[in-house]
Amino acid sequence: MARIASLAGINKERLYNYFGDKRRLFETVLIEELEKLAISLGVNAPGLENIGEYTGCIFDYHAEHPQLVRLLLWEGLAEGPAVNEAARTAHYQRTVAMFAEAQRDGTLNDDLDPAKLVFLLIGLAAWWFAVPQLSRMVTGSDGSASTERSLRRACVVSAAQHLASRHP
Amino acid sequence: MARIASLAGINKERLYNYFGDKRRLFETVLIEELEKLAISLGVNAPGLENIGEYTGCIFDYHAEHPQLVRLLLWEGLAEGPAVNEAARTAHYQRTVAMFAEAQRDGTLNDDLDPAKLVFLLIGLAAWWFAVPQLSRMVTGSDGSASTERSLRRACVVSAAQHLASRHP
DNA sequence: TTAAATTCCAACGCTTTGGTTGGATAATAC
DNA sequence: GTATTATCCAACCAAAGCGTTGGAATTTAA
Repeated sequence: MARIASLAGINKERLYNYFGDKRRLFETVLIEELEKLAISLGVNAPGLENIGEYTGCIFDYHAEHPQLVRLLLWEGLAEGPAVNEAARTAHYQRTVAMFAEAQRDGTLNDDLDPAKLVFLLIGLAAWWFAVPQLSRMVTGSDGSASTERSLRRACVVSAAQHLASRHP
Repeated sequence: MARIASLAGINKERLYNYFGDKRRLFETVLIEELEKLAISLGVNAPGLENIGEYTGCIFDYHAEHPQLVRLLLWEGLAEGPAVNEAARTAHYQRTVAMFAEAQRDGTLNDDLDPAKLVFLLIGLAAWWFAVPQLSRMVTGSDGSASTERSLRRACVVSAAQHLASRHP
């Protein structure tokens, strides 16, 4: 908390006045970051008929905001309950419903259960940032170079298409 | 450290005698767990001509030993250098070479760069255990029921085939 | 049986961390 | 002007964590 306050250019007492305690600060930030991701997708992502680029947009968001994945991993490693679980579950269920609809009308292939497809696509986009040390060991590059980053993005786009595009 | 010693049924001082300090304990355990995964794959996993089942075996290992993913995530979240990076890099490079060979001889499709394919398949198998809270919110199940677990496995197997199987 | 290890236990020192408090200082409102 | 509010600063507290130490007890070796 002292370090956060210092980086924020305020002092510790302010943090506690604004957010109450560490847990609530974490919750506030995580919820806000998740909302920003959703907004960014609403603005930038195409429809599900272009599932590759849709997933590429998730990748882009994580590339520019690597904090979010760190927050999610931390939440998963911690013992306690998840932050705001009911609302987040509802949000994901709406996404799953969208995917199910797209499978029904033939926009996406229906090889995979829609919920599991959503989960896998999120993973596809986020995995690079979840284990950067592993990505470095496997690919031999740390992913900061812009060429490597766009290669990784292309690979995510292509993989998403393999998983979900119609293949008649 | 006190909790670890207690769970191990010994006392703290033993831990320090055996492993030196916390960092070296972490390194020792991570290296050992990675070796166990490699051994398990050597015993159980089929060749790359059955890439789905190969990835399914990675999934199985993680399902039975969820500690390993937690160690990897922790390593990634921490600031310091990765554990034993040179040896691990060499190991992954050998795996990548195997995949490249399988792409060359037509066992696997060559749509994706082999290193990136290896990385994605690892993610495919590990992602379910990396963010259990997310998997719960998206799928509505916590994955402990054996039916849900085998559905997830089947989904990983199928996805791996989509990504890497030959599709003439 | 005696000597040398190994292990256990409890306490200790030191640092980090989450969180609070008391009062000085600045900004804002009336 | 004064009164109120917000901010800063520094110190403080209590708990937890890493690592050590000084024996006591137990096992092993000679």
